[in-house]
Amino acid sequence: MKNREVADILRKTAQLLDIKGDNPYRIRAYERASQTIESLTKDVEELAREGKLETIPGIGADLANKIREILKTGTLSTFEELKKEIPPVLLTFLEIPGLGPKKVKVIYEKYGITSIEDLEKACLQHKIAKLPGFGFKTEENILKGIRLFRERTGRRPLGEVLPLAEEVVFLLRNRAPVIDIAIAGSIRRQKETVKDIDILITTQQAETTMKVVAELPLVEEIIALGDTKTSVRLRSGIQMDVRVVEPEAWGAALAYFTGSKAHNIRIRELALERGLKINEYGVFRGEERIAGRTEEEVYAVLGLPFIPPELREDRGEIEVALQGKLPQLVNYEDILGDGHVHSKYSDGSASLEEIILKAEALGLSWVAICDHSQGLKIAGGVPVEELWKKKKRIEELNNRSQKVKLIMGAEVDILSDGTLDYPDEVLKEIDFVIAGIHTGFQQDERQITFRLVSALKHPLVHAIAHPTGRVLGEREPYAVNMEEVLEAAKTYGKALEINAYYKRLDLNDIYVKASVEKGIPLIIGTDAHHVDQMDFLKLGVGVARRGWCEKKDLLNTLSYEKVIEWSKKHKS
DNA sequence: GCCGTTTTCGGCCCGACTGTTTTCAGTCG
Repeated sequence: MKNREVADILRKTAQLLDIKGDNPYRIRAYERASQTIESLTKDVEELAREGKLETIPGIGADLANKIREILKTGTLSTFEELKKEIPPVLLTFLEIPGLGPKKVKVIYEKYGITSIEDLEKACLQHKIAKLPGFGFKTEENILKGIRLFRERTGRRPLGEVLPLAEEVVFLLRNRAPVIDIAIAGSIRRQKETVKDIDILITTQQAETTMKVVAELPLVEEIIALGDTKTSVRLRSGIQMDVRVVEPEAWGAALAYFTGSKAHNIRIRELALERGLKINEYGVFRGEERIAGRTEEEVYAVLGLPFIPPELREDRGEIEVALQGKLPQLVNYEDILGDGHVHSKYSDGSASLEEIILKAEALGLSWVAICDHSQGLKIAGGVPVEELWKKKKRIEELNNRSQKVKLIMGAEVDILSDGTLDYPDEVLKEIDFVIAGIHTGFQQDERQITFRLVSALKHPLVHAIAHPTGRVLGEREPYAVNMEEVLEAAKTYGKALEINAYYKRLDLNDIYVKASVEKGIPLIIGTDAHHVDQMDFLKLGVGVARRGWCEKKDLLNTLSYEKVIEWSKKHKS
């Protein structure tokens, strides 16, 4: 959790410098450092102890000192000084759509406004329109931005937005004269949460296409309407940007609009070093376009292999690609099983038969049925007698079913003292024991970590479910030292779950990457409580790919027989 | 503030759209 805190202070420092009007490149240095620290798979504190801070790209002597200061004192004197000059509440102004650092600065300096309420009042009194560079239109936009800011729920889970984006693509394919159309942006990168929907189109009739976009039934409001770019807000509140380019620029534009911004910046710097220029229309040597039709082409002229969208975060993928050592990411087609599904035996809605049918439809060959353990009454925890019935039923079905086998599993609660919710003689009879924390979220870091490590140490446990306990937009992760948890998983040869339920995605991409680096086995489980939720498997694969997972890193890519073999080996 | 098979100083990604402007700054992605 330390990395996040350091990154936070660096980011806020950058934003304050931005409002102050400092050197833009200095600001960028802070921003980049913040992003880099946030996506480190190692503890920044450990790197500091080892004296390796300066080896992190984008961190020189000065920033290394500042990071050491943050680690030592919990804050940064540069940051504290800035806060005296510029009230930190102005940082929230930056979150109002339409307001950037320059306008915020003017508003603060001319009127001393330091709260959203005062800003709203000033707009209503038409004081803002009088400021230089402002006007009535700006004033209206700020008021609208304040309304949006207030009702905004922040970033949304990918699993919520993806179906919307797919519907838009479907509608435009049918209603507009499009040649190519694709979802770009953070959705294409499979980021766990997204801020907006980016759609890229090639067409011979840009104007008509833009008109169709603006008139889609899902559209609530048109934010900007141009020849090649249209921004709208959908009824669900999310913003959607649609761009049109000519077919010759498809690859360049797709790369550009897929991002991430940090990845794009690095790619363009690389192009400059080679005397080339990249924009969304292609790769240029002088006036001549030398690539752009496909993404492969764009990367190739820079001497790079195709970099999968999920890796494009400037987390080392470019350096690795230059060395020709990109990971062979796991594909959805490699997935043979779902590691975590609930049935009617606990709080799931599906029978074992229905789960088999769904698995077959998904092309899976096994499913681990992991119902809650006895103590978790609220979630229909399975008492021991029921468990034996379930085991018998699974055996019967396995004898009958050829294509899909069920694995007798259980999601066993890790109790407050670190012991498990079934006795050992029961656990012995379960082929896949995935242990998880479902109560006592408020305990301190020492106790939560102790509980997880105890479970990993237990000889009858195979894996840890949703290891950090976070629920996107609802619940922060519990206080846990993940370094220790990862070390324990490695030591005892246990697996960690990538819980694919759309609001969990836990482990996240960064911890997945850390696990892969340590050689810890991972298992994707949808945590489905309804057969439809088994579709979330795709989201799990997205997280795995973002965490640099290869086929060998995931237990889901093993055949039923091999999983059972692994399970037996790890129960000793 | 970072960084260097052109550089230890002088560079640092690129363009669309809007609004307030008579030529461009600010915001956004």
